[in-house]
Amino acid sequence: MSRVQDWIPAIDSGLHSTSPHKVQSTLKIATWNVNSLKVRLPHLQDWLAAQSPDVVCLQETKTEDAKFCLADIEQSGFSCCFSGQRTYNGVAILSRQPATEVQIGIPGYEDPQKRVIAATVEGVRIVCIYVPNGESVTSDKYPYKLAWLERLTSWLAEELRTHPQLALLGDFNIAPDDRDVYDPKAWAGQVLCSEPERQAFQRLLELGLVDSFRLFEQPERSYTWWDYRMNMFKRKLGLRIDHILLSAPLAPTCRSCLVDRDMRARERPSDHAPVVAELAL
DNA sequence: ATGGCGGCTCGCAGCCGA
Repeated sequence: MSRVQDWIPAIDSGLHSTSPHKVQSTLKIATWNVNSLKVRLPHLQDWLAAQSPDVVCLQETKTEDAKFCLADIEQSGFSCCFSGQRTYNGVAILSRQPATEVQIGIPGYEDPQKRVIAATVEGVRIVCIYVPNGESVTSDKYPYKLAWLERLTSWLAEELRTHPQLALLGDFNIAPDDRDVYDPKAWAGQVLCSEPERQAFQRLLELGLVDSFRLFEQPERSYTWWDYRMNMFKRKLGLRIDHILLSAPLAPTCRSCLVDRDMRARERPSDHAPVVAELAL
């Protein structure tokens, strides 16, 4: 066998690089509302091993910081920063490489509900959010949701100036478009789909953020949440409310964005599925 | 019109999520 014939296929297949230029690196980022980290830890561990992401944003950990299962996460090969409380809310960022510049909450916004954590990983500003649900458009929680989204948007405008490479991941509790809803007529004007909420989502896009999921052709009826009741998952009736938004400099690096429905099909699942995007930095 | 499932709490029923 000649050396030349061995050599050429190796270059063509891209398996080896002798280029003096910097090799492109892939950053696989994800978001997942786990609906209790304690209950979903086995699912998470399996998923981390199977998917091998670089950064994972978690919501609804429902765990106070003193009881956070840090050792288990580290055993899976991740470092971690988190901000939680018992029973409700709670967010975390898992990363292969250690995170720096960790920010808990929206600066200057006193909120006992733990819904925001941000950190820098491999030069990318990662912002993990759990947007208030709102309950219904007539609930007191609805104006809280809209005010919260305004505060988030103002803060992100600043954050983008200091961190142009920014990814906003999380449970937005907003279905941005009728495509993102299994029954748009029934949901019209309802919480998660109401016009003020969709306008709030639009204002995030107006910061220059891009909905990475819609950069690609996607199957019809792509959702990220399905109600536990009435066999909604099996009937493929859900909403797309978990999102990965990318800043203008980051969006062109996005190679894929997918919903991983497998986790929702497992025994004792979270009602949300993970969303995963790959960036070629 | 209501609840339907699942997780939580010093639980044995009620709150909350979406």
